[in-house]
Amino acid sequence: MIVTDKITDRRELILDTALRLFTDRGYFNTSVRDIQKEATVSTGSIYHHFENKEAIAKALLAQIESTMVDEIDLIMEATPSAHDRCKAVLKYLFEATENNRDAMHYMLHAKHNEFISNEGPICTSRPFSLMKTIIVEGIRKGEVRNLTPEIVAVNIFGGAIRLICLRIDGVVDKPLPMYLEEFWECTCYGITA
Amino acid sequence: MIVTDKITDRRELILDTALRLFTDRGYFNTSVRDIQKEATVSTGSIYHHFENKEAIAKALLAQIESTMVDEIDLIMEATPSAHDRCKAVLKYLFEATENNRDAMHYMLHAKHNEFISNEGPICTSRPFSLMKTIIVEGIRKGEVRNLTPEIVAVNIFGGAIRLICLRIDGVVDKPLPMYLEEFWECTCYGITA
DNA sequence: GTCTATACCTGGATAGAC
DNA sequence: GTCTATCCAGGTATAGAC
Repeated sequence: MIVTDKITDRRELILDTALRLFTDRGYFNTSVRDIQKEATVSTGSIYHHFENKEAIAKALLAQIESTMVDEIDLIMEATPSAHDRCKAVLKYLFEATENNRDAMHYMLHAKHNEFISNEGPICTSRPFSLMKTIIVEGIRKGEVRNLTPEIVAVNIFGGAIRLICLRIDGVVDKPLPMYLEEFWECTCYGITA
Repeated sequence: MIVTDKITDRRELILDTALRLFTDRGYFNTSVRDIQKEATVSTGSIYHHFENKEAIAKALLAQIESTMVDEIDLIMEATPSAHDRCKAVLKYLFEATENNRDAMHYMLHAKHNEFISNEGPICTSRPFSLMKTIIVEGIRKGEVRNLTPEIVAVNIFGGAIRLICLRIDGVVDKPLPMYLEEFWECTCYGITA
């Protein structure tokens, strides 16, 4: 997501620095001037490419959300069983946390509706509805226990998202993929000894 | 928390309205003027009771954190087994979400370190370390599976916190205590059919 | 302790040259 | 498309009367 091996145009550069600053200090603690200085671009240039500050935030969200959806779609095509799908999604999320920390931070650990108007909470976004779909199908096919899908989903992915947030906040110090097996074991078979 | 059957003094009134506005619109979308108008107090009065806007946020956090710690302490005194303790804590959290939604919102669903300086992420706060303690003791006594405590904790409480956030965001429409049994079942014995 | 008035500054956004 | 200079609103915070 936001591949920046070589920043081609100004637009990319602006998005890239904005993402860095938004995740680092938060949206409201980042002024347009900050972005301007950090990216060594002019104010005019920023406002040429984006209508306003909020539009930058919106563009970032759309970009990241889209790559997440693509990734999960790939997993769903390649994998039929609900269990394998869930585990593969977790694997992807954990790896992305290490490889694209800022993007994951922005996607999972920011309150977009506080700065993007008409934006619902993340859980209503497309990647999340895909995750719920996996669960619903899993229950229908008898692979997953027949409980309220939302509860099951929150048990699997909610816990994972919290773990990702802990990692982003620097509370967990080992790379998340190292915990994948253990986490998955715990989710599938519970915590009871 | 923040018992406001009858608002005695101005200080309480300010805190109470600030909490409402902070959770409703977010800290940065709430100006001191907003608090002043909404509480029908004067700016001078606010700055008499609090050093600055941040101090209001700090006071709120301390107050809510303190009542949560008291509540969990009570549970730990009354309940010996790790399982019962966890379930009781979940019950408390779910009920508090319904009865003190704003307080829970502020505690669990806000990024304090973006507006309170020198404040770590919530997970480093006292209520959360108590939760981890419950798990660690449970593992030691053989009641909980012998896995990394953080992973187990995030599986139980992380999922619960996400569920609380979903409820706060209006995505879950039934009161959380209704899901307690199901959630707990799912956590203890896993999601595998 | 509470009020009103106001100072001061930073933030978002625009204008217009190049 | 990019720059510099600038405008203006709204934010936090203070001063000083009552």
